[in-house]
Amino acid sequence: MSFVARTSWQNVRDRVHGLILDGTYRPGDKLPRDEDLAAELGCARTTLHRAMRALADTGIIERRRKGGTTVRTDPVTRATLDIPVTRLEVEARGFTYGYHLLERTETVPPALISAALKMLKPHRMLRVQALHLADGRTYLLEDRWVSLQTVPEIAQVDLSTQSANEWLVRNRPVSHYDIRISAHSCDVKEAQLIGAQEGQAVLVVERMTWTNDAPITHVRATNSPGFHLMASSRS
Amino acid sequence: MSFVARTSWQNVRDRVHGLILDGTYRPGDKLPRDEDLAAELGCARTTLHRAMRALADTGIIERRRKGGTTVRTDPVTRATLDIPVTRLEVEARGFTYGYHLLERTETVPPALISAALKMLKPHRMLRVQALHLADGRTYLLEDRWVSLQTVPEIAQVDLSTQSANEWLVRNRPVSHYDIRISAHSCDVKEAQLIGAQEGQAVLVVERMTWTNDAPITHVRATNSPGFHLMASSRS
DNA sequence: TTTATTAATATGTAGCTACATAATATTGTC
DNA sequence: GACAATATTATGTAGCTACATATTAATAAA
Repeated sequence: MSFVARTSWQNVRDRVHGLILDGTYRPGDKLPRDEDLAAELGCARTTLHRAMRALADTGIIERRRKGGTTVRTDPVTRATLDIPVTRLEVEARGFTYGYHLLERTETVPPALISAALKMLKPHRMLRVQALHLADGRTYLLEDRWVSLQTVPEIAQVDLSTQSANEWLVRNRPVSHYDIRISAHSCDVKEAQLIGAQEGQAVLVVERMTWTNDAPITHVRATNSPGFHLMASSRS
Repeated sequence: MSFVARTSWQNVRDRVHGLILDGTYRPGDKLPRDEDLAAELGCARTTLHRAMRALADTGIIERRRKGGTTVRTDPVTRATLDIPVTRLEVEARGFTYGYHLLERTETVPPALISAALKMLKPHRMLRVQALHLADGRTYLLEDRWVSLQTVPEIAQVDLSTQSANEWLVRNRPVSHYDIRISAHSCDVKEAQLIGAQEGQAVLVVERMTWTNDAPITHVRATNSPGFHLMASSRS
């Protein structure tokens, strides 16, 4: 914003953003058409287009063919959330990563799981419950369901030493996913596992992944108390 | 992914993504250089570049000048989180929106707030505590601090009928922001305000906004029980 | 006045050339 | 062999032309 970007299109983007920030163009206002604005700012329409698309992506402006470009009146706070692989996250914080398998079963999942994965008809899945450790202390409790129909090979994988996620990311790349973030009061068992008090609030992150509409996995990650997620505006 | 995109660059993006999904290129593998891959897929380098940049943005591949393009081995789950203005969110769910001011004071904020806003030296701020209602029932408890140095005019605004956010979005566009998501066990007072049991887990979303490094506001939104955030992979 | 058709227009995309930039490879020197 | 200088190379950007597409605006038909 205040600094001068190296490349031209970023420079143009910041200048247009600046015109919005300083009130030259206010929420609801219409911006000049690309060709005119480009001439005004001394760049090609291509370059301005690149800049405008970036601003549209971050939710600052809205562009419509023929309708032109307007400053959004309902600026959604569009943040980018990066959820890394747990092992890397733990190691990045300078801890030694550990993994401990709690239970492994094969059964038909409850309706809540099959519905979340948009499964047409429920089928047998592999359920894996495990702990992720940081310097020996519980970092995260994982409750995972893996589709034995989409990923039959997982049944033969040894999950006592490595997380199912580690195997999945290199063998079943996902095409798309959903994430659900909620708060949860942990019960006696969970409290004991993640080192919390009974009833203490913890952040729960659920993730559903698919490969071409075929369900891969549903993971429910119960974080230890005090854990929080950070997100920020895209540059 | 499985569907055919209308535009060429989206089509190319999906085809390259497909080569990763079907295992032609696996995590850690190097993709052909743009020129060759473009020739192989029958498009211009410009078009392939557009497609590759999209894949790089979503965290699927990694591109480095001279170094080439590689499939990421540590695929971060990069999700887009849209946090709308509360009033619009409530109305979108078909409820009647209501707003109720609880308290309004002017004071120097605690260190936690000024630190979160990266304030060099603490200065007086306007504190506003208010309730957002959906069909008369509490939807969200807001605890906001607004910088009287960056936004002195806010002192004259009537905040008994409209949310401070409504005024801010049209008068002080933000240049960047941070978001913090955590779980919280609500105390007696909070429980009573948002209609929860004491100690019940609720999702807390904190947001810090700036305009050119000058702090605008710090909001702590305590959601009612059961509230959750949804995010998903970028198309 | 209403409705269907047609024209006008702003943004979106495809491909081109040319050059910039950041890394990596190579070469030369000590 | 170690290190600095130089060449090479893959991606990144700027600008161009031409055309596509979605919508609005204008016009004609009912």
